[in-house]
Amino acid sequence: MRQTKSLNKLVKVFEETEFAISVVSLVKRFKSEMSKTTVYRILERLEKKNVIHSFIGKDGERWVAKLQQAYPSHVERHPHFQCKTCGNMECVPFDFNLPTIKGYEVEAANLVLIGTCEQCL
Amino acid sequence: MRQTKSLNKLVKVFEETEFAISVVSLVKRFKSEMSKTTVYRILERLEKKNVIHSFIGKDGERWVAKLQQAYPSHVERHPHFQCKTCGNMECVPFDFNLPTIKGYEVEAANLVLIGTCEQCL
DNA sequence: AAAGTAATGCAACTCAGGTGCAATAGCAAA
DNA sequence: TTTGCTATTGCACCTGAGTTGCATTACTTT
Repeated sequence: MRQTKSLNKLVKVFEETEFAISVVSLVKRFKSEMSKTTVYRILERLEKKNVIHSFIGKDGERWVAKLQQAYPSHVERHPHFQCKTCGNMECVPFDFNLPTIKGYEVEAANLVLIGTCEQCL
Repeated sequence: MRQTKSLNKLVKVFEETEFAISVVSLVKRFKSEMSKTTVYRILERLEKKNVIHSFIGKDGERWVAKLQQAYPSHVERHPHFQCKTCGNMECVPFDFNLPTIKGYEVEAANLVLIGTCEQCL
């Protein structure tokens, strides 16, 4: 993966926050610095390299966030929590207590919780 | 809510299956019988009247399924399970074991599990 | 410094979903 | 049954996220 200016700008964003970020907001934020095509393609590369992971919000919007190796199950099935008040989307650093369904095999998950966060309560 | 032919056709679909159905597939299925605008608007009405509920799949697509009063928590936060092999999307009739996060208040959820179902294993 | 090729920008496209408006058809009252 | 009200529909058009092809640019390696 080549070390381009656009790549570094995006990587820096993920280094500076624990929150997930909506892809649309990234495109807007860097509108004057790179094309939306570039944003989408860089995110694709970063996800393939396991630098970030992505998931779908409650209205079908895509979100991205850095991968935190601290949590072993971070890759495939940890939930995300979005606060209705402040809009922040957090990775929930808990292993998910999936009801094991007899005979079913769960491989991945897209789990979004909506509510009010600690700060906003 | 007026008893129109289009409405009855869609209601019948939900009466005849326990599975969730993607909105796109409904639009395709009734292409020759009603306009997509009508499909979207009827689904909107049915959801408002609590005849069906909707949620977002792993790729951001909208799905709809009938509400089953049998399960008390059916409305807001039961999970859905999509089989990678047959493509069927099922409502998981279990109460969800959400990790209660101290200080956080969960109001709703969009929970999609992906894997292999009983039939396809 | 040169060359190979990964990455970018741009324009054009796809596809889900929504909107405004005129035409149609349930439904209720007469 | 007929009339009138208005909910519902169809159509054309729009919006916005995401993708693609291709020519150009700029990393990286030798």
